[in-house]
Amino acid sequence: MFQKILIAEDQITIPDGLKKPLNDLSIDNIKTSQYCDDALLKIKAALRSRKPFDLLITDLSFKEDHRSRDLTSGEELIKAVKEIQPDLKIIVFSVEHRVGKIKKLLEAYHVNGYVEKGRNEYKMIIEAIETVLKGEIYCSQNIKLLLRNEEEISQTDQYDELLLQLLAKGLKRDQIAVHFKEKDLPARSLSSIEKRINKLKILFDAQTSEQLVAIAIYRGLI
Amino acid sequence: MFQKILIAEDQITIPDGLKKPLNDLSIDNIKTSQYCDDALLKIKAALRSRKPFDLLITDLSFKEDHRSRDLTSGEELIKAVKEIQPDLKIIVFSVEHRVGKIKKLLEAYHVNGYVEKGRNEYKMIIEAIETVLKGEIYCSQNIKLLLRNEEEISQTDQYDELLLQLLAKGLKRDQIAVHFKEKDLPARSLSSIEKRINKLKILFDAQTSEQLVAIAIYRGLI
DNA sequence: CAATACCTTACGGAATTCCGTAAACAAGAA
DNA sequence: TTCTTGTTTACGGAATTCCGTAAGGTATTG
Repeated sequence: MFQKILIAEDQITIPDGLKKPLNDLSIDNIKTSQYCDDALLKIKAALRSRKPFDLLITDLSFKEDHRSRDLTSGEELIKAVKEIQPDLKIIVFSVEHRVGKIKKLLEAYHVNGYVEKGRNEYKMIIEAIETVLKGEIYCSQNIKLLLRNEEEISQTDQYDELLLQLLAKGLKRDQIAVHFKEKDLPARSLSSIEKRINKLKILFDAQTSEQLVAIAIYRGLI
Repeated sequence: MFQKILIAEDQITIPDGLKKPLNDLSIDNIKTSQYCDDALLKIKAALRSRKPFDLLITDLSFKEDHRSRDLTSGEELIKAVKEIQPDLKIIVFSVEHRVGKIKKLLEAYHVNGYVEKGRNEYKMIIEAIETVLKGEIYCSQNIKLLLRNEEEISQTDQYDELLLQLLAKGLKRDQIAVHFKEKDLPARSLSSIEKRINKLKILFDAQTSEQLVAIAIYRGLI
């Protein structure tokens, strides 16, 4: 079983409620942190003193504060952690349900588990810990389903993502073309930009470009 | 002090963590519910048996489930509760930070307090309960600030909201005009619709209608 | 009643977006 | 090389959006 775990979570009720079920798994060395920066510091310190954490459970969103921070989200924390301790197992525990975001966590950051906050969170956290312990990836059933559905649709690459972001930022088609030229990206002509937007509209079944942007936001693509 | 309170919250860790501070306020009769429907039933039952709740603490978002439900969100729960027991004090406890949504809760549904989940949630819940007990409205400091900033901008009425919703749903300008005609709403001509959209773009400093929709979503207006 | 202000609508031209077609180009296969 | 295949770009006309101006309507005020 995991020996030393860190819970990064700004909602104080969460680690409070989590302690009992974790103790039941005979995990006793539980540290908590309400700030991303602080969590990273604790991980660094543990590493230096040769008593590293072997599991990190982290939320994604942390409320802002008077304190100045370097890291502002769980995503940044995960990225930073992977750089200093790549073998640390990470389970994300969040209300995030937008498939695009979760997909990114699993594929780009290689987190070991994703548990959605809600009804069965105790049970799912336990399952997740046991699964990750076996070296497997944990993902709650409904997320798995969503991810499978997403597969078909989401061939949207990083260029499409950028395009959608620029649309949402208020750039006109020709301005997007200029932007693509400046960044030396492929398919940079006005005509190609138009075609791409059109393809995305078909892909996401959007009638107008306004709806396309709305869908992209709701799906967590941008 | 409040005698009998109900916590509606699908994250099981929350009421677990909340019980201790509530007991410190000598609130002992605490019921919990993981479903909106169930919460409403409990409130109805308590009312019938002449032992009504005098405080409801509720989240806004509830995860979906296999169970079929009538009520699916805290907002609907609040609306339903206000109909059967208008004097029940309500404190909303949520991660929602989009001012538009919070504004609506306070102004349209007259909830008695809003506490944002996060760092100081224990303290803020306590403060909220004490404030509401005095018959006042509680709202955390940062939300108050946000609301004040919002005041200047948000003269957007329900028609503007509908218009933005229709834009996000993929209707073209002339289709929106038709829709407004069908619903017998004022300023229903294509020209008026265009003018309204233009005014909204100026109001929200959007360069394109795509950006306008994005801003509306991010602000929680739609 | 007239005068004014305000809201709504109509209209028209410019700008932009939409959408199909075709040319130009690049990469791989025969 | 030549042929195919697929991608990128150019182009042009239709549709839509954008934006200013003016006309019509309604309510308010003096």
